[in-house]
This record gives sequence, structure tokens and C-alpha cells, in this order.
Amino acid sequence: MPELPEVETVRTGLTSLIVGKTIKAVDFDWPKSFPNSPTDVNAFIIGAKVTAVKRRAKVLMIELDSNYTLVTHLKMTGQLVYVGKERFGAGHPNDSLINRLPDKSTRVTFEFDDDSENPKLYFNDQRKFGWIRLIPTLEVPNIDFFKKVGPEPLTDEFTAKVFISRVERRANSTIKAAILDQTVLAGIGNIYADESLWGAKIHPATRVRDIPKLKLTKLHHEIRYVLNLSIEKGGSTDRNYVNAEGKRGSYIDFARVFRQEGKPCPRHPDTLIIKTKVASRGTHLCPRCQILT
DNA sequence: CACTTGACCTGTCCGC
DNA sequence: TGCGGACAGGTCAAGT
Repeated sequence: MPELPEVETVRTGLTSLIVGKTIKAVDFDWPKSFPNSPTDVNAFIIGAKVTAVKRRAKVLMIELDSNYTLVTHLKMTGQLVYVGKERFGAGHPNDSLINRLPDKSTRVTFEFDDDSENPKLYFNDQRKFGWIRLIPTLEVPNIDFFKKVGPEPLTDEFTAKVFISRVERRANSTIKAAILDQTVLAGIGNIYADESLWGAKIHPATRVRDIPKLKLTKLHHEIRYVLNLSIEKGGSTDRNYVNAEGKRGSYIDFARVFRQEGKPCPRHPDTLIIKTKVASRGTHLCPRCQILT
């Protein structure tokens, strides 16, 4: 589920909601919610204050003043939703979701020591693919995933030249598989792969070696465009995704191909978007402007 | 090494 | 209405 824009939206929300607050209690019932963590996670969490919430690729890092960090991956269906009655009481537009938490998808509950309202942060994850690892803050950069993950696509350093040199390491792959590869660049998932390839008029099954540099340059631009636009819209809610306040994202209302099968291509009103399979993933494209070469 | 496929889980939707 | 199978936004291990 959550790709870079969704994780970034959660990060922004959590920053304003939990930084500076102290964790009073933690409760979890699914052992895999804390893989590869100290046996007694409580010892490094209870009484610790949140100092920052950071993001790298699709990974969120909740830094604590105990010198440990809650490193979290939401995978397909994870949510981190903060419920503080002082902010979201009865009548708040989100109270329908807020009021039914915790629910049966809730894996971990963090309780904060904050005046009398007892605010909580729920880690919900229907499919149980997500996890939270409690890691000494200084060791976070050394986890295997961070050692091999590619560059952040929205930084100044991520130029078209950098993108092309990295994506060409997967010369024999389909372009869709290549940009989904987190070691090529960080943060792209199925939604923004389809959206950016439509923007660059590239068929997702095209081999990287067959794509002219000019088109790869265009794709680099489109990747940054769709990621920025989606952050502006608060991410995409296709099914489960909500932000830290339990709100849905609205990028899907602007999607040109993702989940738009059967609807007209924005460039060709008489051609319909189709859904097929590329790189073992559901793939949406316009059969007229994205030709396989 | 490059590349593809199956596994990890639960829930939902579609066809019979 | 019930049941089986396919499918869902991510990543890793194991296979070719």
C-alpha cells in the first residue's frame, strides 16, 4: 500500500502529533510486530519521549530519547493512526474511523502520557506484513535495507543523469520492474510506477535497454511530478491507506491510469485504459500512447 | 550477477 | 447464500 507519498504524509502528520510526547505504555499481540528487537521492548520504549519522525524510502523512523528508534514498515496494509480525544472528539469529520479503533487489525498500541486525554497511536495492519523494529538509533543506517536502497527521488541530487545510470543497471528488465526495484531508486510502488510510465508514454513491459535516453529523461521528470503531486494530495487511498489522523488521501481522484481501467485515456478520449500484468503486478496503461517496442 | 517467482497474511470480490 | 479461486499498494529468499 503505502509508497513514498503516503509514508511522507504519515511522517508529516506524526511529526505534529507525537513529537515531544512521552510513551506511557505499549501493547501488542502479534509477536512478529516487533521482529529482531530486544526481548524486552518495553525497557526502551516506556518513559521515552519522541524526538523526531523521519523517513527514508518507504520506511518511517520514530526516534526516541532512549537512543532507540522505532523503525517501521507499513508494507501493504499498515496504518499508523493517532487518536487524541482533545483533537478528534465527537463531531470531528474523522470520528467514524477514530471511534472504532482499536479494531481487529490493530497490532500495536502506544499510549502517550499527555494531560488527561490518554492519546494513543495505533499500528493497524490487516495482512500482518508490516513490522516495527526497535533499533539503537546509531545502528539504524546499518540495517541491510538501508545499505542497499537507492537514492531519494525528490532530492536535488537525484538528477536525470543519476536516474539513467542506475536504471540501466537493469538493462534486461522491463522498465516497470526496474523502477519498482528499491535498489535502483527509493519509494516507487505499483501506483506511481503506472502513473509515471503513462506520463512518459512508455509501455511498462518495454526492456530498459530499448528505451531512448530522451524517454528515460522524461520518465525521471514524470516520477518526480507524480510523487510531488501525490504528496500535495495527501497520498492515494486505494483501499486501506489513511494518514496519521485517519484521513484518506485524494491522489486517486487525479490518477490517469491506476485503477482507471475501462475509462478514457486523458490524452485519447476514444481509447480506454486497460489492465494487464507486467512484472507479476497488476498494470494499467493506455494501449494507444504506450506502445511496446 | 541479473532476473523472476513464490512466500508471508487477511479480506474482498467474482463466478459457479 | 455458500464456496473456491484470484487478487490486493511491498519486500525478501530462493530459484533459474
